[in-house]
Amino acid sequence: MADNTTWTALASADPEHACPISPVVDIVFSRWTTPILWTLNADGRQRFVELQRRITTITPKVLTQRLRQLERDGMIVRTYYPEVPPRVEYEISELGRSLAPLFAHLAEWATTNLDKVEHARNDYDTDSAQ
Amino acid sequence: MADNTTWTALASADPEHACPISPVVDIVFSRWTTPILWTLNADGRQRFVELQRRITTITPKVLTQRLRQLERDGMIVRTYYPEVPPRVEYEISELGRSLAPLFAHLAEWATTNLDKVEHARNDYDTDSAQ
DNA sequence: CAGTATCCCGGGCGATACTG
DNA sequence: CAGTATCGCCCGGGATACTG
Repeated sequence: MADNTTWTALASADPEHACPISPVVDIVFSRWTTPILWTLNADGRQRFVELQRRITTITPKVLTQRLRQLERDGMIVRTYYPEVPPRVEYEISELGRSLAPLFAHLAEWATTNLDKVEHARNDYDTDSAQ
Repeated sequence: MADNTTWTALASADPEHACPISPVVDIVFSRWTTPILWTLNADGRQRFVELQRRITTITPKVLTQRLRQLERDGMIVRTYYPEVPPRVEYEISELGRSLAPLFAHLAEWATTNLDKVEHARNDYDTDSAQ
């Protein structure tokens, strides 16, 4: 971490993954993380229930788990207000916001290539079916 | 897909995910796919065993599963040579190669921010420990 | 070589119920 | 409101052994 070796060198130094982006993938693209980060970035600071309402299919337990993980990784900031009833607000951190261009890049790739994937799937399925 | 509504509009149109990049994530960042795509892109066309040797911890069963999935999604091309012994070669497709800038972007984010994540984790762990 | 065929297991995730 | 607490299941993934 202290040396400036190239990424290819690091990749070969980690034969287990053979892929320098694997660590990032684990952090950013584990389950439910992209919806959470996306909403917090797009819709701003929100409370627990608001997140639940936007990401409709997530259960409170799993939402808590993912929020804790994202907080630990420094991607989001949790603020607790000791009121009655208690209030908690989540907002994206600067580090989390630094992913925005990457997400935009991803969204752009999706617009131009998602239908190609769909097409490839249809081809594959019809070909192997006959 | 035919309209040009903004991404935020599309996001709200899919409340289940509330995240327009979720489909891409499922395709590109499911388990083992980034090492496979990375190697095929960086080291070129390869045979089954070569992939196995580079991605040391993957089992043949799972490697087959992921290769089939990537082939179906049009990300890689499988070529079978009916020789004795049989030979199969995998190479990245044009669609798969279109991810290269994205992966580079990801690698760049990693170089500048991975240590911040590490730092945040240390802070979180020490703070919640005391 | 390039895969299948089984068996099996852990844990991530979901569903439900409950608390300060 | 903002979560915990429990239970249980499914299935993706690993280990191992075998085939054309």
